[in-house]
Amino acid sequence: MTFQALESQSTAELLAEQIRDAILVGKLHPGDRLIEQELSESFKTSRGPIREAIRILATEGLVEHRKNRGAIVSAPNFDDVLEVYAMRMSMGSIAVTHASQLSLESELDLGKVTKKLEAMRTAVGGNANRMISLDLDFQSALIALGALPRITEMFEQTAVDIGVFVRFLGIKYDDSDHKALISRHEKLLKAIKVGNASQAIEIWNGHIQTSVREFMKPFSEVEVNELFERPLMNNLFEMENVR
Amino acid sequence: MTFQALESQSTAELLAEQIRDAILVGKLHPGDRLIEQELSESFKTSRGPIREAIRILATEGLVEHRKNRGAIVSAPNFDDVLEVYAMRMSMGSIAVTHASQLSLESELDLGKVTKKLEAMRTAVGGNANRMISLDLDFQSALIALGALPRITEMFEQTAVDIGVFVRFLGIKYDDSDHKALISRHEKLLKAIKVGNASQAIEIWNGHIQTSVREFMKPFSEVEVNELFERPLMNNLFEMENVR
DNA sequence: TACTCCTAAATTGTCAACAATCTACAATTC
DNA sequence: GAATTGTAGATTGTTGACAATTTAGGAGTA
Repeated sequence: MTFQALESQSTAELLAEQIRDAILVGKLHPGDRLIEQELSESFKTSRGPIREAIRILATEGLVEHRKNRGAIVSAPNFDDVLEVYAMRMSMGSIAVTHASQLSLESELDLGKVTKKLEAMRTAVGGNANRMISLDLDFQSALIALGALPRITEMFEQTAVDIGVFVRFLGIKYDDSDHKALISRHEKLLKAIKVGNASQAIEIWNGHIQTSVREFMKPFSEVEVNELFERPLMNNLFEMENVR
Repeated sequence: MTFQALESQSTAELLAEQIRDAILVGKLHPGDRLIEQELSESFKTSRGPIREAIRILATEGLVEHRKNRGAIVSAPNFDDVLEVYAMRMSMGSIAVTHASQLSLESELDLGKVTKKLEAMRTAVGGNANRMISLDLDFQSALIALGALPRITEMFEQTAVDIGVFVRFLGIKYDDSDHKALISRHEKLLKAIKVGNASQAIEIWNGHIQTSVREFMKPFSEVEVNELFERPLMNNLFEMENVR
């Protein structure tokens, strides 16, 4: 019998998690200052671990750190959204391709992915934000199948970004079709399993495009038209013809 | 008249730079331990800034940090090389496309890029490793034209990775054709300036492929064949047909 | 009023001491 | 001898105090 080594998190990571949640839940707003002394008092720890936690959040882009002037919660904008989706589309293509090719040689570890998908199934009809979060979890697990550490890491990273967008840009994904979403995911997983890379890419890109469309729903026609003016937006939707 | 605020680096950043150089220059080898006490003594500072520096290097992937057990210099492998080049090809395509499209609307800030290219011209015929370094500088500046902060950041990141590969995987780029390299860069810049995105992408992808071929030169035929077995390698060279 | 200079308060940066944890190796057991 | 346990030393994690820097606001000046 072997046990999983249960790598407890460091204090700094724990703190970073709490502060991250505070930002994503809206307790902390863009522009708010993170004052080490204050935080160390409310978390009942010294400033050292707090400093480290702030550095972690800074590398995640969640806060901005200015030398001798402390950190503030940073504010996302639309360009960030488009950049993040462009990256996810493109990096995701690489990852699902690689996963497809790996699947032909060896059995992939699909356990985590199917578990995430199952979680999505049971959440159909429930809270919309929860579904976004589960969807991001699924995508991270899926991309991890590609066994490309940097790209996998980038997905964790941009998932946090999307959390920020959802929070601060009023994204809802409210009336999206959860069942269609899940059946797309099922198809994608199957394509990877049988090693059909080009189909996997097609479904993946389609998923990103649907996500972008969903994210635009809460905005007025004027705002959406403005968004479509941006070069990156064209690229996101032209790419469906690629490969 | 306004001046650029010259954000002096923090002690930790300065230390990170020194340690990073020590790794890239070969004073520190993969597997070597970074002991806070030792480092703080040789740099004549306290352990606080050293700790921060190590965290910085850890997020760069240059060292691996294990809780309560300190950091060790991490070792790169061939899969890392292929992943990094795949990312640079793909993200670079997005960036040069975006730069091309921007160039149609506004004047791009080409100053930095042309300066880097000039530096490469004067270095023709000189030290090969210096040319690699200048080339990476040029590429970073070029990608920065895309004005996509996350992708730009990723390029800085992977440039460090390539430095590690050069150091520890014996890459030389010795007999590469520096003049051809530069003329390719000139064509790429011009394509961006006139807004010819598809040509820019083509040249960019070709450049990455040439880089990968160069990087394989020092290796035996057996090793190269083995490399070509890997899925990612196929993707890197299939991609030239994309778009 | 608009501008500069100055000072105090707030805040981050640095440090050295102490606590917690891990590692290596000797002692012990079977 | 091999496996286990125990212990000392090395190393990281945490803390509170002090130093350096920035910020905000008031006094003085034109």
